Amino acid sequence: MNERLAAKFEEIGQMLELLGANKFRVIAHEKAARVIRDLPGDVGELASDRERLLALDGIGAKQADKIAEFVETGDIGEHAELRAKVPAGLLDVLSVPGVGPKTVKAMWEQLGVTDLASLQRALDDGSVTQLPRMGAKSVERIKASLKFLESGGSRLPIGVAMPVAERLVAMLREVEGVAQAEFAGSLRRGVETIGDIDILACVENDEAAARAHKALREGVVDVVGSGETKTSVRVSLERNFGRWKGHEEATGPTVQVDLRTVPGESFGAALMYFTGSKAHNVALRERAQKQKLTLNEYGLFPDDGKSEGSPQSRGVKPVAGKTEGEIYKKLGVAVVPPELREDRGELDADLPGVIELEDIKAELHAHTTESDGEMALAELVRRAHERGFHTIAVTDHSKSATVANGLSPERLKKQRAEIERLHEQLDADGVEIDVLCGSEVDILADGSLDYDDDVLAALDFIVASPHAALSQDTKTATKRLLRAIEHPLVHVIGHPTGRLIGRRAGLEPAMGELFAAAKEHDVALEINAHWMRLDLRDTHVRAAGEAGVKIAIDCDVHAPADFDNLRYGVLTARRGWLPKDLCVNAMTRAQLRAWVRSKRS
DNA sequence: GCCGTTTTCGGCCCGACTGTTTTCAGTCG
Repeated sequence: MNERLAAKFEEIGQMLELLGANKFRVIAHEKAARVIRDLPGDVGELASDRERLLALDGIGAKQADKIAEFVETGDIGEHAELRAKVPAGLLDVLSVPGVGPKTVKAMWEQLGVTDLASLQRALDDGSVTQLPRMGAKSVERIKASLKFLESGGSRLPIGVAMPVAERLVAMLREVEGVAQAEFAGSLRRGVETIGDIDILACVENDEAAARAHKALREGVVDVVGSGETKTSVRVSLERNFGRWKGHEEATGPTVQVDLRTVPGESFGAALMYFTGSKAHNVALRERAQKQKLTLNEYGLFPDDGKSEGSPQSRGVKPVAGKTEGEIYKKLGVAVVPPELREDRGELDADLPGVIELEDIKAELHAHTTESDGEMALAELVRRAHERGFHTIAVTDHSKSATVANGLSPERLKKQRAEIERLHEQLDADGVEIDVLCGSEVDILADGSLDYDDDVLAALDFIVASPHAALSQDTKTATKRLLRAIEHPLVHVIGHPTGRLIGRRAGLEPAMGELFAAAKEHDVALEINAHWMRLDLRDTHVRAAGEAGVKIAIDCDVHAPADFDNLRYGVLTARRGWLPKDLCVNAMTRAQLRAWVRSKRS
């Protein structure tokens, strides 16, 4: 519901813009869309309470009316009225990179462009050049953008982009005269998908900058543009895990990488600026303004009473800029970790100490060769121990998961015996790790579990997950998951919605009801750390945390490298403001044992 | 259309780049 309503608001804003409405009215709708999209719970649960709607930053009387109207009727009258005036395909045209509202409006009014197809025709027959300021280069740029969109110019999962960025950052740090290099943008904020990779390098002088830009240009698929302070290239994703060298033609998917070089005195300001989010930056700048300061990507500047050009061009000395920390400090707010910079109240909140990667001491969702994992039991346990974990839960699939070689109750018994033998061996070797004999039990379509209670009761640990029937309606899905949460033997609900990022929406249960039930029954909800899942998502985690629900961050380990996905789970947890004390994987061994056994008394 | 440590009216972040201009509009982040 949140997503659908947010899209409505976004479209209202875009249509208003194409009709030439006041730009601040447009911005107000964009902001409302973002606020609704970021809403922790379902907007439907909120809509009846007008006071709470109005309390949201950016929602006034008119927007509150529209929200209530949408929740009640499933549509917004204003949206329908605008839709009658603005062709639907124009919004697709607006999404073409490099084509903004002014251009779309002119194309529509003067050339009759109403969708991508008619845009393509206007480009091909040259009629677009009739428009003012539309020359040959602009036409080529738009054509290239259209091609990019056709080739699936969609956002990359964070797990695909991150290794590329880290490889390039490491390479840049080796360049002589480069004091620091960091990736910024949505990647640094830990967003689940990213559009391009922004890298910032702090250089000692112009020569060092030139070396850095040259280093990035060498051995990449395509150089989009290169100047003294900015270079844009496209990097092949397929050589992602191989050697970073060579000029051979790559035909596969690529990602755009932008490198900017900045001097040390403004590195912090630039890093902050390029990390965003844009909304966070705007909020910070408004705050600076109230304190008679100007914040830009060069630093934080005092007001000198002039307004000609930028402060740095007037020779004004910045009061901060070298580091992000000193800028936040001068503005009188707590240093905000990158993952929280979304203008979701982080500047006014008493920020909690959010969880960190090092806090995780247990993996509670792992598969072996008994079902669909790649590692035998002993190897799984050894690798968990090498990671410094005090506990590993062995949770192979249950019997209905036939494609994943789910275990029958008989095989489960055998596995239990094997784990007991392993425990004896570990004791003898002096290896301290708790190996929990568990299962990832299917939550069947009606909410019942895939093993009988006597089978479940014989296990130490139960992760219950939905795997099939992932298109159920909200009511059915809510009932299904509530039934699993209420089951007295269940510890964790694994990947609660079953979504796959960019591929499958998954279930859309009433999250507020799930959180209340999870809290009541002391069941943890999982953040599945695989970058294709990240389920729960960040906004869910925020609401769950506020409701006091326990959260598990699990890698759903199938292969050795899956342990490395933990970082994405932790990034998502941090985006959800998760404090360490709500995360079951961050418990001490004794705390975890106590919680695990509490379900078996 | 929203909002208030000057304000219930009059503001609403800041700068760079690009291509097209002959001083700047449009787009982006």
